[in-house]
Amino acid sequence: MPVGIKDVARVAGVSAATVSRVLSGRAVDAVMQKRVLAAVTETGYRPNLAARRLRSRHSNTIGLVVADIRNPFFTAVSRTVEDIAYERGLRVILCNTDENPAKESMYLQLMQEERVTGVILAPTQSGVEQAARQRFDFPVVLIDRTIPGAAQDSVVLDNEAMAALLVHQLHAGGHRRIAGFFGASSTTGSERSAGYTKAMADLGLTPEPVPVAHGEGEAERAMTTLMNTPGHATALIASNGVMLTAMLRAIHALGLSVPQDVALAGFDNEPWMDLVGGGLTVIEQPVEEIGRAAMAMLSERLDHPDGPPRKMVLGGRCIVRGSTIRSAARAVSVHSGS
Amino acid sequence: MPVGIKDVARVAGVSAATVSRVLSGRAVDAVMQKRVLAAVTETGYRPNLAARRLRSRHSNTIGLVVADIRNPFFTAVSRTVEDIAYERGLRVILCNTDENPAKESMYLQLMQEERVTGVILAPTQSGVEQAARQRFDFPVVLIDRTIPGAAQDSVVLDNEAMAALLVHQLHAGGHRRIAGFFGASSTTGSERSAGYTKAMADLGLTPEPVPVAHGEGEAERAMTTLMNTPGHATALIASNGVMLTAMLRAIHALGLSVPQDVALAGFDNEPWMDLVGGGLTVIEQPVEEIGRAAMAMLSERLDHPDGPPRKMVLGGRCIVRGSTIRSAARAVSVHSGS
DNA sequence: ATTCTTACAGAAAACGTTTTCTATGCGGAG
DNA sequence: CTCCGCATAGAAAACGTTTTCTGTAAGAAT
Repeated sequence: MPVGIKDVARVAGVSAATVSRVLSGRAVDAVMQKRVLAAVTETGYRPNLAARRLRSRHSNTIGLVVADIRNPFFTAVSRTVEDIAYERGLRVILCNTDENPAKESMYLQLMQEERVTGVILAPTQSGVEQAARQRFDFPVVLIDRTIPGAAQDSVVLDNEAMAALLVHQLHAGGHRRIAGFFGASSTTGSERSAGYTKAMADLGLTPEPVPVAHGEGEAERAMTTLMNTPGHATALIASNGVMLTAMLRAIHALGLSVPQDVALAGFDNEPWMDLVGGGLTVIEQPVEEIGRAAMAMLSERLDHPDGPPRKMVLGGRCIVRGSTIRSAARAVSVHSGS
Repeated sequence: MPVGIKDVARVAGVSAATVSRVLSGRAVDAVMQKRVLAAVTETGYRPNLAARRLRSRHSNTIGLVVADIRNPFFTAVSRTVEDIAYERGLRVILCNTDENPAKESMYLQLMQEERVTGVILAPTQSGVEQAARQRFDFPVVLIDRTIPGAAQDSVVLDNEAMAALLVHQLHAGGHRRIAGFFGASSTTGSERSAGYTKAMADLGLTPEPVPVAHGEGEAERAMTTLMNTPGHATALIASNGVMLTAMLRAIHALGLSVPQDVALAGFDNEPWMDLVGGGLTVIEQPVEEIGRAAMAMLSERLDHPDGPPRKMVLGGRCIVRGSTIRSAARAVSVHSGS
């Protein structure tokens, strides 16, 4: 015995339209409002959102499509997005693409079917080309990844600059052979790789970029290969937090340690990263700010659908810790310091 | 110019009903099916899910209500649930309660309005009483937390036994003064506390349970208080992964280290936990299995709404690492040092 | 005082599907 | 050969809201 708006109307002695008006907070006579509200609590009425969406033609739902919610960067951004969304009475549909373009386009079709209000999307490497040119029925804000000339709004990190910062940090720590591991399945990886390469060149050093495919164990494999090469790099840069963790694990698995045997730095900060290897030097992304900005851009785009696409580039914070200090210096400081 | 089922019907030269039948895979003449499918691709038709849900009276949507998606345990379970759900053509609505009963009941009302197919819920301490007795319009499966005699299905860890395992592990490592930090806002915390207390008593030791409120910095605060108490415990147990991380951070902040100054063990395994403090001894929860079981129970409950509530208790894996080993030599050196 | 405007409530249409109902044609049984 | 049943497709109803349309009453302006 589901209770509908007509039941409420009957109990309150008004028309269904009036109940609807009260519930959506439009101007209604005060005494009727009282009666309707009373009838709502009396009947325990809960609106049927499917019906509401069908008739009103807006879903009050946004889509959030990311590579993998288990990546702490996406976890954090998602949480911020969800908080803001629910505050505004919006539902969130979360989807994981696993860097799979087929999944990505499937989910974007789903968004279409849900008639979502808007979508926040972290596109895959191959999906971004398509997405950036495509005209969707809903506004799309790209996060973390975009390409120049994209038709969509975007909010991204200043990847080149941040990668360069890490290079300079390692250089200041006394390192000259610095290898960089970069994800091959996102524009973010490419951009960070480019920033790294340029910074190395500027310092007169030889870049050693290593592209790493997405997938379990890929980073470990690449690491092991590199460390087994005689005369390998003395310092490493990781393209993101997941890769950084994987690389650190590989280093330990090889019986080596940071920073004594090899220096290590990367992107994304996590709560444990100051507890290991003398503390990992990382670029901390403004995750909350990214989520907030994405939601803000989505709102603005809903208000002004026809403005030119906007790109917001945010800076990160470089947290310098012990993992980038050259082993010799580090060993001395340990002996004398603590 | 939105294209509806009627447009498809017109293009295909059939009725809307026939299009609907083709799309839902019911028996239709082969030639008509061809024509409809062609018309669908030609028009680029995408069904309107709101309309479909309204008429068909099922939403193909499940709710997933957890404390905080940033807790890696919930992250992992969520991911599994979402994968299975999307495989079955179900949408997932994710909600974070922050251990706040008000938020929890608000979200459960939302589920009602969405007319969800079912809900997977990790209830708060105060919410579980209400939830366990309440009769929802949809099946509910409790995960991670429940109470005896709950009216809902549930899948939980064998918390008492696992907590006892940690106690025995520390005892075997030579520890006699073992304190336990347990979350005060979930039944899981209470159960693990109970298991800890019983195991301690069985060993003839004095339990020192410390209840910790949910919230930023609570665990650190409790840790600092404890470690500043003269003659404090030599070993610590953490109620969950988030707390374990926080406690480890507090230990480092105090300039102490694991296991030299204090032993540490806890619940939930994370990829970095073998890299710090000689490796943290933890109970690894079968996160994937939990998600899978929750979805399975939900399905079964949909098929048999009136069976008695079922409780599935899963075991965890105790991963013994260096953090629980007592080192007499180090203990002495610490004693003299501080 | 009469008409025009405004404000607000109820009636009815509309949203885009699925489902029920009705009709038609065909095959098999009597 | 006729009738009954069955399968299948179209017509129409239904899902539960919001929105548009219509009517009425009260206040303002002439």
